[in-house]
Amino acid sequence: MTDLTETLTPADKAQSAKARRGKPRGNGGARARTNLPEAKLLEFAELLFFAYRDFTRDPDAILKDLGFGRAHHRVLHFVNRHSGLRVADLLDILTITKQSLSRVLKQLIDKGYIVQQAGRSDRRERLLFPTDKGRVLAERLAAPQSVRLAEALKAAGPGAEALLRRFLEAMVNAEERPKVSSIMAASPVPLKEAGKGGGP
Amino acid sequence: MTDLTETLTPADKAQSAKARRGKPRGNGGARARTNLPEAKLLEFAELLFFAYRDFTRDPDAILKDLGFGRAHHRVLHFVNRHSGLRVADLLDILTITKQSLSRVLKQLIDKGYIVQQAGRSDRRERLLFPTDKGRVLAERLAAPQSVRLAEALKAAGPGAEALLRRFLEAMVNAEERPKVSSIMAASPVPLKEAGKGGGP
DNA sequence: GAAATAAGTCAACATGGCTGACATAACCGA
DNA sequence: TCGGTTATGTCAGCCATGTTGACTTATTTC
Repeated sequence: MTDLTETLTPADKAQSAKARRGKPRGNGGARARTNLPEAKLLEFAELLFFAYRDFTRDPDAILKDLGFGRAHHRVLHFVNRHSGLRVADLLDILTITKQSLSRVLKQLIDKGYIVQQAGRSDRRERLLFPTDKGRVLAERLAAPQSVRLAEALKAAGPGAEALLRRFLEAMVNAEERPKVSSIMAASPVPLKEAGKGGGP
Repeated sequence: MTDLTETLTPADKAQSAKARRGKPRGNGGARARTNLPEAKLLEFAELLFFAYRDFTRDPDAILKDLGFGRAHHRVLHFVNRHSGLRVADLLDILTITKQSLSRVLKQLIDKGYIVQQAGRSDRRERLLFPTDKGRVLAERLAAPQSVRLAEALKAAGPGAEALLRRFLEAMVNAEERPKVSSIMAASPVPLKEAGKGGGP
């Protein structure tokens, strides 16, 4: 290891040694007009990080054994839950490029987890459906997450469902909310109408 | 584009065309002993995905201009909020390898956002502190997330804070909870005692 | 029939994970 | 004091998954 003292200029040392105690340091004027102090909000940010970190752990472990990654999970999840959606819908949901999607989607198709079908009304569209094999995997990946969610909702106490739903919906970008609502509301049937008409 | 019909075997077609309607298809015995149906739990999983997707958007955009990524944000956030933590603490929090951390940490140090300091009691340790520049950036990245959280908590309604805290804490792996608690409880001072003594 | 749209593809590149092997400095117990 | 353990750093290479840009094909739409 290199001599540590060489990496620290006196100025740096002084800077880091001092000042890191006092200073409630204002929130840059960016705090919403609520009474929640910045520190408390940052705690929620941290908790959200930890929660999401562990939320993805169980499925990640399963996926690893199959040579898949989290990207495959996301695709398979949405195809399974909203079967018949179009490639464009998926791109919109995941907010990635089609080149990025195509890699994982192709693998899922090649290995028999997803099939495509030309749209009836518009035959340029490729509607995506899970195979039985795909459904089985999707459910296997979802199972530990469902358990975790169920237990956390229970731990949160009465009213957790409705409140959490409002919270999570409000966390989504305002412009995206109608889209998200229409996705979530969609029965397991092509999202086409919702996807096309739902936009601003 | 290749002829789509070639990619669909008759068996696949039949498989995907049928069966995707009925079948409430049991949850593989994995549902927790609650009354929440699987479908509702999966909606929360989706909402969590959308919420987290957008939660990271604003800082990601800022980071991009600086040539940094989300990994840098995570490191800077925890160093800023828990200044004086050790490299080992950071590895534990982020659940990544030290080789992976070292890349982003080195960049943050080189560009003057973070400084290191040898531990007083144990001089092998490298305690991490934000510089003033680092604090400024950390706050700039945190600001939009704080706004988002504050608004979402408000939208969730009364009692949101306590309930959400319980929910998020329960989402964390049980074995990790003491560690997370001690991290969150720690004042902006080395986590050493908490990190060492907090384990099982 | 021409333009627009949905999807796919090729190529190259960046980020941030990973493994394995090894080096250095400091601590600690016998 | 010496030898083992620990904390950190580093080299080298691999992999997953994101990006941009350019181009093709099939189909719809005007």
